[in-house]
Amino acid sequence: MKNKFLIEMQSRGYLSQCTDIGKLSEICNKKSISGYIGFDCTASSLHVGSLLQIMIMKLMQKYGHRPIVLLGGGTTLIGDPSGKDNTRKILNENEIKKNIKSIKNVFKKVLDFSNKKTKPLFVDNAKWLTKLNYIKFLREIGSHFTINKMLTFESVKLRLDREQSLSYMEFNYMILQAYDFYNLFKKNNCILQIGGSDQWGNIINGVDLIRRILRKESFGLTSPLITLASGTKMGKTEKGAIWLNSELFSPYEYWQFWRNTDDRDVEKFLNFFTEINQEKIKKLCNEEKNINNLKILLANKATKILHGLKASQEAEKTAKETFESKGIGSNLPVIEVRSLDLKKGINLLDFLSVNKVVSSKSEARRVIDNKGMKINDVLLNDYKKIIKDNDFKEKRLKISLGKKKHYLIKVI
RNA sequence: GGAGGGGUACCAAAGCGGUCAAAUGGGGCGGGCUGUAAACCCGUUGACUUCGGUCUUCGAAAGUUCGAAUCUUUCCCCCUCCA
Repeated sequence: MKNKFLIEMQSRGYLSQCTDIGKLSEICNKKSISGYIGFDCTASSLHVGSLLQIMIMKLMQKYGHRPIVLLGGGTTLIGDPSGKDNTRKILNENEIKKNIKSIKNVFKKVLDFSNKKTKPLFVDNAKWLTKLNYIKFLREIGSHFTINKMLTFESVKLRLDREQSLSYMEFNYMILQAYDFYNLFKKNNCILQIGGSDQWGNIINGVDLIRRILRKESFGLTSPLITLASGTKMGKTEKGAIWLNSELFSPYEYWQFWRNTDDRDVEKFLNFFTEINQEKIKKLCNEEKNINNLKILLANKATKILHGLKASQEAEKTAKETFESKGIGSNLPVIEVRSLDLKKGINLLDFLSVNKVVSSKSEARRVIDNKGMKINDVLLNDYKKIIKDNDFKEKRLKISLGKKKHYLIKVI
């Protein structure tokens, strides 16, 4: 393997499996290629779990290749059974369309659109999948798949072994994904599909299909499943996913997410989620005595990639103000109150639940009982607290929930 | 189509007439320790509350009972074995 792109893929840890790395390397050396990654559109935003794939696209661009972003408007109608215990909720077309629109924003921010040659191409597989004719499809595509083989795929086996049902609809997912690849190969000269390691089976199907029908070679490549030091899946805390869209997860929260990385994951993440030169990463990790500085670096760089330099700097500044000097960070989430309401006095519990700081008043009471609520850094004991004018300092009031969540209340 | 097993809170899983807002574990949240880390320890984990209680929740509906997650009936869903 001599191709620079693939070498960096490997050394950054993006590479898990490839159908034929030698040959792919040869081709990449000779010319610029197009490769696609498919994204699921079940939510209005992707979360950090998909970030690695996006970083791979950036890397493709760096080496002059063109990424194709496939937003699975069609396949999301079916639902990928890979890695899922249960059939997921089926969305309707309108929801999916909205999701696609919203998800696109992330790519627009992260990827480079200035270079014509590597400018990403957006495609939505609903465009071709929804138009398929069933009988024709079965004859042309379905005939190339055997049930015998399909049953051996991990995603299917897993479901069956665990005695969980797998609907016929979901069972077809892999064929549709294979068809996507075939379609992109034919129409866009896309010779590579990249995905997470759970996509290996689906990707192989596409490669096989292209070989069978067109007698041409295509390539599949997977990235490893990111495992955290704690053993949990990345970005999948049950309660709060780490969303990439800023409406769902603010730049400051995003920065905090990286700042709170487990010590043991820092070096890995620097390689995965920043574009810092690898030699430099190694050097930094060896030389830096205070790992917290590396976490800050990680947070800065990762936030910059997604939200831009300015947002990243603001987040860092706010973090400094809030954590280091215990002041009031200017970039904290702001909740506004009307001075008229303030004169009457605002019931804190109502205020907290109305503004979604907590999910219910009971929860707010609980947090206060557990000594988790502070107003301007003063521990609050009384949950019957009424907020009044004199709680404010210079028209501002900081409410802290636990050590890490802070809100700024402003009078308007 | 036949026989059997099952659906309990965010998840897993106990409970099988009152003492059940429901054991236990995981997860979440808060506190302690610390470095905004990990590990560990403690607390907490349906909603509302004038902190006395009140209201809703054990697949759905109806019923038996003073009283049901627990018993009965019907319905829905899932699984296993046989055909």
